[in-house]
Amino acid sequence: MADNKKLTPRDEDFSAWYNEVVLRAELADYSPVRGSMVIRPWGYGIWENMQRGLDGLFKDTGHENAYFPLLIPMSFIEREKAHIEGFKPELAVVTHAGGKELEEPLVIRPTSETIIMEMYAKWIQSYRDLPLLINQWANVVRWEMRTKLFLRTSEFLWQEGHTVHATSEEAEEHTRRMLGVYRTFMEDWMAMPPLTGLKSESEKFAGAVQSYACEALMQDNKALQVGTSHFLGQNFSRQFSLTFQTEEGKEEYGWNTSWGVSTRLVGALVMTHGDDNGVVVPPRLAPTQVVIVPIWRNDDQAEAVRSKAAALKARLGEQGVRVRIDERDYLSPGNKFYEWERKGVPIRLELGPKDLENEQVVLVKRVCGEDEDRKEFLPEAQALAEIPDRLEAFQASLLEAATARREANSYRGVEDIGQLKEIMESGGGFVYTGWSGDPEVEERVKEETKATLRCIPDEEFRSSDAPTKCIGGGEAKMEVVWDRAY
RNA sequence: CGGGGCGUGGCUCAGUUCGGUAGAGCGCUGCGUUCGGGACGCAGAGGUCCCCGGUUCAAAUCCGGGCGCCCCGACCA
Repeated sequence: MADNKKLTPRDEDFSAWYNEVVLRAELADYSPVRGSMVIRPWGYGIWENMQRGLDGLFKDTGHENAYFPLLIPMSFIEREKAHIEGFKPELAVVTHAGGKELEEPLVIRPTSETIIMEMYAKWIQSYRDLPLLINQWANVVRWEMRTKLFLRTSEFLWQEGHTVHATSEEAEEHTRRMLGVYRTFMEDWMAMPPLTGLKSESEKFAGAVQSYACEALMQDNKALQVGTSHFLGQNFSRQFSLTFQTEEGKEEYGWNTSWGVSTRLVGALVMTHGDDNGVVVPPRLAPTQVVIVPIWRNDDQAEAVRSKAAALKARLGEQGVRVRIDERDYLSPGNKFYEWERKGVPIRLELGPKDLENEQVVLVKRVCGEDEDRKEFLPEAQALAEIPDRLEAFQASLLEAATARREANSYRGVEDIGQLKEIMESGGGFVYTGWSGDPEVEERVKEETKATLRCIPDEEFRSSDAPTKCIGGGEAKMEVVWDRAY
């Protein structure tokens, strides 16, 4: 569909830009039900590629996929106390079915710990059954008060991994391992470098002993939690009598982890790489990596250009490149250029009569460095040979740019709340400070600056000089990172 | 749930102050000419003016009530 208006520039209204770009790049659309959305083919194609990448990493770390039911007995959710406290306000509940009121209401899963533990308890008897490493791809429902496409909708798609281990140490190690898997995926596939670390007590998952998170810095300098990995201890095992017999013949509760990422990642991708012309999709996730736009003046040329385009597509396909030819004859080439740029296809090949004559193609990159030309005239053979490498380079440059942006908007050595507040009010970013560990300080900072404690960063992110002063006064016990968040 | 904005062809909106034949641009359909950065001509289709009630000879417009959406704040992958 032709769509010839410019997007609202990011620096004018980031939120408006985001909404427009999601709708007009045809990633998603609003559904008739408030707070839920339709994921359109271009957006779903990106999600499918994310699934492919993540699923491979899960399999590589020993997991299998399974599927657990959408409906969960209310009593299950209520069993773990902190868990129900955390989720009660956002539950959607089925009370009627088959024309009758149900004896026990059924919750539409907000997450599946409870139903999964119920089943695991049946399946696990011995330490020989452990570890149990299962993932599921599913939809979940959390009734949200305020929603935003991809970032927070009442229903969303995600994966949730649920594991059981024989020891606390092993489960903790697994929690950390999966956090690392997420980080790898985000960097290698999404070209999005997250900050990783431990959540504070107030920010952790309802029912967890410890939560770890990936926090990504969006272009408006707000933080977005893009993935979580939880060490659940024995909290759920106790409530669901998930026990196993140890090597020594003793009965013990299983040690659990759970971890998830969701279609929120698509929103994160948009806000990480998008520009005023639209979305920018990293090649590894792009449903179409190269779009060929044929150009002609008459039927003879059309025929020649078409067959050349098909040949190029076949040759690139052999090299594993995902190519699409835009053959629509009711749109001008210029119109197609704008559309595919808005959708974020990494490379465009323009192919017209002049190119056939010169055995060349016009290669246009979706984005490029300031010192390069976006548009290049390349001999056909060279283009064919180089495109896989060009895609790799494109992927790498996105990660590099995103990492540079994150670092440029990270502030270390901040010592007091006033300074933090100033940074928040002048645009925000990741702010590193010392913290005593006192929740009262965390609360005060939140009230005064609207920034929340994003995480206690992992070692590789910590400042070379560990802060000595707590942001709320007194001595620092650890370094933490603050930002306003989605 | 508070504050703000808005509901009129598919989209963006004008028209509402001061009641009187429902409009524009874009998009869409057909035909023709076009096609290297958002093409053009001609012809055409398309509307319970968010809903319900009231006032009136007459309501998109006035009055009452409701609903929905978007943006900003309290909760959240």
